[in-house]
This record gives sequence, structure tokens and C-alpha cells, in this order.
Amino acid sequence: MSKQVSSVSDVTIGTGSARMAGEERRGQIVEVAVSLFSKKGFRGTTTKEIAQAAGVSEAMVFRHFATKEDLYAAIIDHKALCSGTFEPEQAAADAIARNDDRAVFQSLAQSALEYHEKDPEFQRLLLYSALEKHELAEMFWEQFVKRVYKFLGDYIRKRQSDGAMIEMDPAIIVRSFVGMVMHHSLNNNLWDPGRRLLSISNQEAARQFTEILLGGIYLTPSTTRK
Amino acid sequence: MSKQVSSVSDVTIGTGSARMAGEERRGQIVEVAVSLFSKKGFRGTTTKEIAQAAGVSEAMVFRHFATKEDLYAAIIDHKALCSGTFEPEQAAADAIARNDDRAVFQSLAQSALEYHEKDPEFQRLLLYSALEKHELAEMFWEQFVKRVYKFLGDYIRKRQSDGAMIEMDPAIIVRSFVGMVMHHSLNNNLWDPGRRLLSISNQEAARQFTEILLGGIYLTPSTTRK
DNA sequence: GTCTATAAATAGATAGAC
DNA sequence: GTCTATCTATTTATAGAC
Repeated sequence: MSKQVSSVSDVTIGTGSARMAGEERRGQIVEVAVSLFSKKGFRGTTTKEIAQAAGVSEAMVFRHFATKEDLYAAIIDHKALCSGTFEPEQAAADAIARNDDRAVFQSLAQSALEYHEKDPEFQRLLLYSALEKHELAEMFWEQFVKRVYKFLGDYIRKRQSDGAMIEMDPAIIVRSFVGMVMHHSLNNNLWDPGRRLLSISNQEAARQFTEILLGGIYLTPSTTRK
Repeated sequence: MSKQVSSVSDVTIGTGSARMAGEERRGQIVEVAVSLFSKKGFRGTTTKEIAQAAGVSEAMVFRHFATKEDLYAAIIDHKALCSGTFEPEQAAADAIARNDDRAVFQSLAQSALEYHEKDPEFQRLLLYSALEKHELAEMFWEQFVKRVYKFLGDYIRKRQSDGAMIEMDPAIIVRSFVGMVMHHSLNNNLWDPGRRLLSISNQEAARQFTEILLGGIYLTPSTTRK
């Protein structure tokens, strides 16, 4: 314990204590890498920075991961397993059972907004990987986005045949709603973190987006909604 | 003309002919840089690549731009001036004069979608600069995004006081609509260029987003729209 | 104006001591 | 398991010839 562990400017992250077990250290390096990659992208992050932030030498990083790319692959596993993945089916299950359309969309929107608010790193990481064409983006799209379109599209189809929703390609409807929600999330996390243009709670945002999707904003002469 | 102009693998861009005038060469380098930065980001692009793609030596790049950062600044000017900037007020002017709500939103959506389809580089460049916190993102937000919220928000406020639209924070409405449109554009350009999840013309997309925004998708017992 | 050559700094990756 | 030291390739940037 006589050796100094954290380096120059005390940027150590996590439980960076001396002499961890292999697996523990490995996991810590991955977490540090996630954080840095999400801040500056894959190309913008150096292995030296990762090592410093994890409180180990650069050589240790390369002991656990043969190349920088391998580190990226490990991140994918890490995020896929460890991170409390957002489960849309689960978030809306209750409301779907009751055919409560408002609750379906509102609960989905709110839980998505909260998920990204709690872990903004993930959204940045996804964006970087889409721009840099890393595997993570494709994997996310295949395993998550497609699922949402299928799941929510099916529900909409059902409600259309119930005569509760207008006839329109369910994919368009999903894209519209996901667009409202994700664009709002992106604004909060990336473009306007100070909420200068629109400051609103996640719950209220989810409510209003749902309101618009279901009822629209138009007040025709014959229609006096609300 | 005896000297070979384009380098190794013929990646020259634009009118890369030998011995251009200073200003012309400068402009060409900027255009090449825009293209590369939008593909791989600022950090992911090397000055050597820029030089090669422009068909000049690296030294020439540094003759025109003292540092790589200066190149970025030049891009901002270039995009701000040269690029046929998207003018929302103009795109919707006609429809606004007639209080034709459908046309207002539809023309805005369609021209935005077309703008980004024609010049997908710009959207990527913006995203990269937002992630990398370059000045371009802030400038875009200050000079464009705020303007859209003001402009479209004002129109919505007017229509609300006409009794044509429901009472709801105009900023939320703008965010919803911009969300649908920009998320769709982002899907087309970044996430799903193959249009696997949703293949639809810009005109049709603009029409449907407008439909949803104005009328919603819900078919209440008392309301038989369409 | 343009090039080749090269300096200076920094990147990823390895060797070998403890 | 961890470190220091080092290697090699790449990257930004400059000098000087044509």
C-alpha cells in the first residue's frame, strides 16, 4: 500500500482502490471507458486517458484488452448485460392489458425519458457509434428499435381494428411518437441541457406528447374536445 | 501539367485541377474538410486525409489554415454563407398568409426533410459538433433553432387565440412537430439509410406528420374525423 | 503556390523489472 | 498484477527548395 495509486490529477473513477481482483479491475476499466467514449467518442479518447481515469497504468489496459477495439466490444457486452436495459413491453404491459391507450403511450414515453435522463452517457454513446459506424449502433437498432416498432405497431394495429384509431400505417405512428420522445430527450441531454427553450418534467412531457398523438392540436368547429 | 496532381488512390474531390488560385484552392479545401468531418468527425479526420482528398500536399492545408481548428472555423463561415441555408419563414410564408395550418406544417416538414436529404453531410456535421462541443452546434442552436421556436410558436399562439387550436404551451407543440420531422430525417440519414423500418416519400411523411399533429390518431365515439 | 522533407508531439502497443 | 520505460506509427505543424 506504500505506492501511490491514483495518478496525477486525481481523476480516478469508481472504487479505484489498489490491487483489485482481475475481473473487478476489468469491469472498472470498461466503466471508465464507457464514460470517456460517451464524452469524446471512440476516436477522441486515448488509451492513456482511460488508464489514468481508472487509476492504472496504460499497460494494464492492454493486459485486459489486446486492442482498443476489444475494449469497445467489451462495452457492448457490458451495456447489454449489466445496464438495466429499458424494457418497453414491460413498461406498458399493465396499460395494454386494459386497452388504456393514454396510459400505454404515456408510460412508454415517461420511462424512456427517465431512462435517458438517468443514464445520458448511453444516448451519447449510441450517437457516437452510429456516426462512427461501430457495431453497437447496428446491434441497438436490430435488437431494440425493431422490437419497439413491432411491439407498438402491433398494439396500434389491434386498436385500429377495434375502431379506436384511424387507419394509418402503424410504422408512421410509431415513428411520430418515438420522434417526439427521443427528440425531446436529445434536446435535454445534448442540445439544450440548460432547458432554455423548454423546461418541463418528464411526466408532463410524456402527458403532452400523448395528448398530441392521440387527439392532435386542432380544434375543428364540429369537434370540441376536452 | 507534367506533375501528377491527384494522389495515391484517386480520392480527389471537386475540381481538383492543378494550380488553382488561392481563394479557389482555399474554398476547395474547406469543402473537402466538411465532407470528411461529417463522415468521421473532427477528431477522426487527419489533416493528411484532407490534403490527399483535396489533391494537395499537407503543407498547403497549413498554408491556408494555421491550425486544424482554424479549418473548423472556416467551415462555419462556409456553411453559414455559401450553403443554401434553409429558411423556415420563407418556406411557410405563403401558407401563413392564408392561415392554412395544414400547409404551414406540411411545407415546413417537407422542405426540412428535403434539405437534409439533399445535404446529409450537414446533419452529421451538426451532430458531431454537438457531441464534440464545437462552436458550430451552439451557433446553429442560437441562430436557427431558437428562430424556429419563436417563429412557429408565434404562429401557433395566433391560431390559439383564433380559437383554432387547443390551449397548450406552443413550445411543446413545436418540439413535438420538430421531433417527428427531425427524428425521421435522422433515421433516414443515420440509423436506417436502407429504409428498412419505414420507406416513405418526403411529401407523404410531411403529410402524415401534419395529419397527426393537427388531428391526432384517436377516433373517439363522438368524433368521426375524415 | 506548391512540393519534399522533417521536426515535435502524441497515439497505440510491448518488454521486462518488481 | 502492476509498474516504468520504451518502441513504432501516426499526427500536427514547419522549413526550405523549386
